[in-house]
Amino acid sequence: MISPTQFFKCLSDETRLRCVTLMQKEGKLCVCELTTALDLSQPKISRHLASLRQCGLLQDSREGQWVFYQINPNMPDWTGPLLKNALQAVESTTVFKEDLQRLQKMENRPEFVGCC
Amino acid sequence: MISPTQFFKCLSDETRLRCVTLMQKEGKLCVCELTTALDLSQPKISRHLASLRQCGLLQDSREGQWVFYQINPNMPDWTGPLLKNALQAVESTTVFKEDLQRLQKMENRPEFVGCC
DNA sequence: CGTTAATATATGATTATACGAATATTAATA
DNA sequence: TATTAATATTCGTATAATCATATATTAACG
Repeated sequence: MISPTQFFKCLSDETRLRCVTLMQKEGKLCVCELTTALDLSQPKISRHLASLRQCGLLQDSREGQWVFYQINPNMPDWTGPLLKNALQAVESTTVFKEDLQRLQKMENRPEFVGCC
Repeated sequence: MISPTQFFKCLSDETRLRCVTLMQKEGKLCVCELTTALDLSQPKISRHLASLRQCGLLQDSREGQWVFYQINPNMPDWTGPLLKNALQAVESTTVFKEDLQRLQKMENRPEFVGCC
């Protein structure tokens, strides 16, 4: 189970915080969406997502060629309010607004269709 | 002004998180109280307090031979809920309960008397 | 003054993080 | 099967964080 210290370490890197915040707001996102939204290299995004998954903060689910990430719904209770407040703290920043814009402008976004 | 990333970095180290949580709960504390409560070396505590002060998270006030630290009351609004939730997340842990016990058992605790 | 208690800082070693670049893996599709 | 798109990982390196130890500073007090 993730510790408070470890939880804050997850959010202490700008790339990771932007990814988590985007997923908090938008739900499931795949690596290429995050790469586009944050305008960063694919290996960089992928490495941070892997570390967040190892901490248990994220879940991944492969959907054909895409791998979707989302906030792990089975996190301990105390993380819920913290994530909500983190989102509120971040979403008003310029950087995050730009992330969101790039994501919304992105063409050919893969859709998560689940098991149908 | 402190950024969300920087704020989380402050809380991402166990020593710092324990200090901040104790001050959140107990108000002003001096270095020797924190050293006793956390059972760690004085230079280690002092260095972490200095870094928290540099980030703006803490304020210090010298009172004779003692230096008291407290959560900076002039932090940006978005930090309030996060600090409150952090406290709630930490105070149930074994480590923090022990910190609190050592603090309460401490003899000859200096009292902050302010300007009188 | 000289001493002592409280706190801060410097130093050097160690460890951890983050990165770009290159490469590997996986799955879809021609 | 060959190729391509999406994602993951490895490697070497650079930077930052943390630590223990030693020492400096500051204030109180005899």
